[in-house]
Amino acid sequence: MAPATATIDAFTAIAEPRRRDLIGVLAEADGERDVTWIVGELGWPQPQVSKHLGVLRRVGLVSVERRGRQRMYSLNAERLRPVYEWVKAYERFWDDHLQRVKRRAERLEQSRQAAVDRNESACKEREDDR
Amino acid sequence: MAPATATIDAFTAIAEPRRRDLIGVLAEADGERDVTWIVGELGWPQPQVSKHLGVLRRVGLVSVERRGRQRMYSLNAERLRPVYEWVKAYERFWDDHLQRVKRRAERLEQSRQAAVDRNESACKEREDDR
DNA sequence: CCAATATATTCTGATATTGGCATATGTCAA
DNA sequence: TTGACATATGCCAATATCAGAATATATTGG
Repeated sequence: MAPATATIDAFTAIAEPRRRDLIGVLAEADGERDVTWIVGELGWPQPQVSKHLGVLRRVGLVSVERRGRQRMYSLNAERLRPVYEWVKAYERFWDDHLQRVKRRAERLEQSRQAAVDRNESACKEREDDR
Repeated sequence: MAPATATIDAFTAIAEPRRRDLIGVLAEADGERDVTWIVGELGWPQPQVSKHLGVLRRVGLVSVERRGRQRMYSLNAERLRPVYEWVKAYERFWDDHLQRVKRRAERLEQSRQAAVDRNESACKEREDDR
């Protein structure tokens, strides 16, 4: 069978390095830019730029507006949010601050558990007393 | 021509939803797990699991250790960091807090510029005095 | 050594993706 | 209207990807 995705979501859209470049220049531009400007900025063949812009448009990462014979593209970076949220869930694996927090939480949990254990053995002793 | 990527980096590895699932169960497990356990957890055919694990291993997102006739896989989530860093650069596009910070910075910059302008006109007046 | 278990690899068919080139479409300006 | 400009689209060839089924490889226990 074939790849089931068909470039439908942001994850597949940003998998392509050139599309990340494209997003990058649009973010720097911080506004609308026409295709010719992007072509000049990146130095790629115009059809390639149009095609990658098409993919980004299909997943909602950019929007277009006709202006005369030009098409003004602008970034919809909010569409990157699902990617951000997904990967953020793994932040704790490298973020030192979070690791310290986690370790402290674990220590707390340990002492809590120890307290519970002490309590349990106390109960057990009382049980034994009966 | 062909796709230039060839599943070399984390971006392409996580583009596939099933591989994100795989990463998810390994993260929950928080340690080493053998293939059979993963197969049971996800309910996919074993070869498919092995193949996706192979991709993740090639990009360094998981590591393997042989243990008897089993292979223990564990997550190397730090390899997600480049993805995190890349997408984090766009956080300001949806994070309300950051947007407020940005707007405040812009206001400050405006008043600073206004002050400079006032100073410049003052200098100009002095110049005119001569 | 043999059988069972655990996992990887190979092969195949269907589909997707990308870049390059040529060309179509749409819009303005003289 | 005609021509120049801006952009999209269509087609092609090469390659990549994925799932599925079959099979190979390695390890352990008897």
